[in-house]
Amino acid sequence: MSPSRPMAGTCYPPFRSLMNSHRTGLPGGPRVQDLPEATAARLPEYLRVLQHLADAGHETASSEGLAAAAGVTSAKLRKDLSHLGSYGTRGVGYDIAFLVRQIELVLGLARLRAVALVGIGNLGRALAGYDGFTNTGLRIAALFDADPNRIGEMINGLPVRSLDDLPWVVAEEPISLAAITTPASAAQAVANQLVTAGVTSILNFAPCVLAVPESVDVRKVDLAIELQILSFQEHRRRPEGAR
Amino acid sequence: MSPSRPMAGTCYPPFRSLMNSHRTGLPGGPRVQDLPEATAARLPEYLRVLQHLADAGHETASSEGLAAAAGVTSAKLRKDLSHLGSYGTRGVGYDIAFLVRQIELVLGLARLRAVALVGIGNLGRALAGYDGFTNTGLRIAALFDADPNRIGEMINGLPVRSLDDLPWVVAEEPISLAAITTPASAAQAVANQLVTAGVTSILNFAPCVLAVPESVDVRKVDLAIELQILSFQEHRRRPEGAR
DNA sequence: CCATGTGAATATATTCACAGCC
DNA sequence: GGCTGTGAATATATTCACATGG
Repeated sequence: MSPSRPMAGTCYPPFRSLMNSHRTGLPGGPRVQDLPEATAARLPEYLRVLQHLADAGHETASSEGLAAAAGVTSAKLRKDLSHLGSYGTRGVGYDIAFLVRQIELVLGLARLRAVALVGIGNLGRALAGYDGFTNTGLRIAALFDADPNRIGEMINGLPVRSLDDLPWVVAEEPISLAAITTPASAAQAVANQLVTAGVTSILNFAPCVLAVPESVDVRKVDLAIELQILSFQEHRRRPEGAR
Repeated sequence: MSPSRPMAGTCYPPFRSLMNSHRTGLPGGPRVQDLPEATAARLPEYLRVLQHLADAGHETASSEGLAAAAGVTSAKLRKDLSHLGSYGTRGVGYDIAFLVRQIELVLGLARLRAVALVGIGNLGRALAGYDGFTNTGLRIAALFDADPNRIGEMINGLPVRSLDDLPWVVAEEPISLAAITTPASAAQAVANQLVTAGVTSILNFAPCVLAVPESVDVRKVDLAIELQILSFQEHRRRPEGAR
């Protein structure tokens, strides 16, 4: 929640500096560089679960309990967390507040990150007003649209801006992440503008493949494809299922 | 597009019956049961690319070309398609129309599948009016919401219905897939109602883990988590990136 | 020739099972 | 006694490189 330094939570002083430095040498934090992809993708869910537990007043949790709440097996959760360092206590479990801080650090969310949103249709509005961003370390910082009729409209206290404003807004905030929620036909042009403005990570909701420079990271979420994958799994389980 | 039987396209007679039956015995289609998960997850993207090419008048495509358009390597694409059967022609490429049909069959989309949508906020509206559903084999068939003020509202030609109507609508269409776009606080209750009504596959957009019976398949899409994963990748590439 | 299809090699991920430590 | 941390075993996925066949 409050963005501040690692600051060695509660009663875990810097003995990590020695325990964990066998691979890093850096006393500052966990090994972000060689964290398995699959593990990294699960950390946000763990983070959410941990924050819920913290809000509910819990101070510690077992791998069994966390795993159940996050919908994974306890072995998987333990291995995932072990990649961050040995932060649990055998016979007891994990210190919730401390783990939250560590995961935030690894995900790069220790300081609030500004996100731009391009394409203020229904999906853009959904993201702009999304209730699930609390405590995520993310903040929707600017809204953009190409349609002159939408420019100036206020959504959740933020004005919809022209794409012409993109360069200076991105530089000013500064913004490194953006989500594209335009129709597919506009997505590539928007991506080009984002890249030019200096955005280095893009979440693409438009149903198309984007071409970007090597240095830019694109992640895709395609609502229709998710349903099609679900359809496949349904079809596999119940081959007659089509009717 | 038109739903019909495998029917041995163009010039590919049933020699698949022998070539491919070493594991199946069924001459009807490709091996849906033991298709790798990762491959299945990519088929929808291939399908979209193939349909675009077909619309553009192409009849055949190489693995190289398809792969570039789908954003994967050609080796991966070839291995993926090989799991469906040997449908390419060496020295030439793949028959687009035939491949489209095969992928639709495998994904269970040969006949249009009806989808229910629960929670008609911004995200629900975005899905209801989504332009990316054309040619996906999916059809948003019913909208539900708990808010009495929304019930009766027409969206894209469909009325928003009370959740009380869920059982009979699900039975009548019939509907096996549903997407939950409610706030997290309502999601589990909605999931329970869906399961009771007979829905067997759920796409959950609410930021929470759902508990459902073994027989029900849940797939999760979490907008905040996707951005957090992106944040991690950004943080890994540019450790100073937080500012 | 040319592009598919595929075994073999490698890389990544998950699961198991238990040693180690509180 | 109980729960973490982790090597070893397994499973899954990707990449390589080339034999195969139109």
